[in-house]
Amino acid sequence: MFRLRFAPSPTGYLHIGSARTFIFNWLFARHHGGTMILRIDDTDVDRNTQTSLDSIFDGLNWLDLGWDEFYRQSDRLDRHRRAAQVIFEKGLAYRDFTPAAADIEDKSHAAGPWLFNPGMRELSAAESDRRAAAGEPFVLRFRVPRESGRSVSFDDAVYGPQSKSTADIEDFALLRSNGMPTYHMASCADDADLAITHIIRGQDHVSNTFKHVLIFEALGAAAIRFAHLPLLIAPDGSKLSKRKHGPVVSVTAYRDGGFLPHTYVNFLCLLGWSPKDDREKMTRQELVDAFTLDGVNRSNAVVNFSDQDPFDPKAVWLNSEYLREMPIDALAAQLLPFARAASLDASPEQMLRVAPLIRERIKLLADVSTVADFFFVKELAPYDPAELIPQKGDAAMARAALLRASETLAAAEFTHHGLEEALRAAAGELHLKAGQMFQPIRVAVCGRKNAPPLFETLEVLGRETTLHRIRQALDKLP
RNA sequence: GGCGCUAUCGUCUAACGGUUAGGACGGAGCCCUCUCAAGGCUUAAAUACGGGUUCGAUUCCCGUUAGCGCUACCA
Repeated sequence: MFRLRFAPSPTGYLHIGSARTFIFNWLFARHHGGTMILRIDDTDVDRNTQTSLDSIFDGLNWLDLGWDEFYRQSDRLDRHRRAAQVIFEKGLAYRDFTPAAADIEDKSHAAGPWLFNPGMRELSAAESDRRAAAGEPFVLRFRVPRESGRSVSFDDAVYGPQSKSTADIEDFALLRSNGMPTYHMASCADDADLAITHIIRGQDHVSNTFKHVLIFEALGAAAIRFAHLPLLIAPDGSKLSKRKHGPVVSVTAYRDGGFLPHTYVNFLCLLGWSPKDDREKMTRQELVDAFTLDGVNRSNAVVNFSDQDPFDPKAVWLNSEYLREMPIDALAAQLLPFARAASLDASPEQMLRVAPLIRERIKLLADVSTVADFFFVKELAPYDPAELIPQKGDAAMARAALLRASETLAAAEFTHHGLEEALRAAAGELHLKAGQMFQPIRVAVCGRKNAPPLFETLEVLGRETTLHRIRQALDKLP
């Protein structure tokens, strides 16, 4: 039985790359009928915040994939310390009494790599015990077996065989001087304890993995399979950061921008993975069925956003595809909060009638505010009266069309068929082309040239509003 | 600096060593049409560079270049 985990640390918002890591873990677990575990890696007490914990849950809940088991590392600190103690007792770790402030200088910009602090590895057990007993603070470091000249290796499910000489691995910390476990210690102790079988995480962890293999060995843990994922990067090749690239790097920005959760999941799957058969738009079940680690790519993928377009065009396209196949009542329900957020006074009943008219004209749920606003406002925003003038026409033509429309619409049956018949006949009598007749009416009732088809629009708007707006338009005309 | 990873259209990607290097998004054009969309059709656009290996390299090897990651008592 496979056991997967996603282990974010609550030190920031839920990043788009983390979301993809979660999704790939989830997909892999579901594909194999395994267990998905959510573990909050909150060992860095100074940097943890409730806000970021909330952001993680907000994001994950929105994705709507769920998980099977939940843990928090802060509840398991004693286990981590016990594991560190086991390693220490085996002689595979040692106390380093070097003050924290000192190493910063030594390590940065050094000619070669920093491997360990001088004099600490070879401290005798008696001396080490004496200083510890005297209350001198220390860091517990892993004693990387460098003397044997061996190397550490593992077989990555994505990148293939990986190996690193122990001569290039520093004596990393297991326990901080305040007694708190480090990420390496806590993560490995929990992975072993929770019987994780596969660790799927970002490629930025490959060099950590050598250290982790060492810890698992020291712990006598069962073998764990590793799979590293290519990173998600910005169009300029740099890594995605909120400071540099804005809110688009966080999952909630997509939610707030009006993406459907599944769009986001589907889109993220396409970054760094492919089913190899040209399919792109896939249902959740299709993704579960198709997902394999073999399909994971090795090179970093660009999330293609820009200042003009905060969202990747492919994600936007996918969203419009999913929007278009949604049942109207579901779509209307999703649209409602976005309309209200834009302070449009929309009732569920109205939205139900408007939704079919805008379904093929919106790409994001939030577009409702710019595409359907005129259905919900009492008074139209001011518009340029020149818009009322049809192609190859003049103000007089617009006036004639609107005047005639008023008369016609006062009597016409307000159904698609009735409206079309009446207005086309009116156009014929005025010797106007259909477009020349319809444009002034469209602008009069919508306040702009580009809008949903006229008859359906009038039908939803109703006779009263339609006539009122046409009267207003006539007043605007010179 | 050290260690490691990566390199196919603008972007995401496909291609047992043999293809006119395929698909998608986005772009351009045409058609449809009451506007806008949607839809249909067409089109431009890529194997980073240099060496090998091979009858034959996008594919395998080496080098160069570029990008990225790691190099904490962060995760």
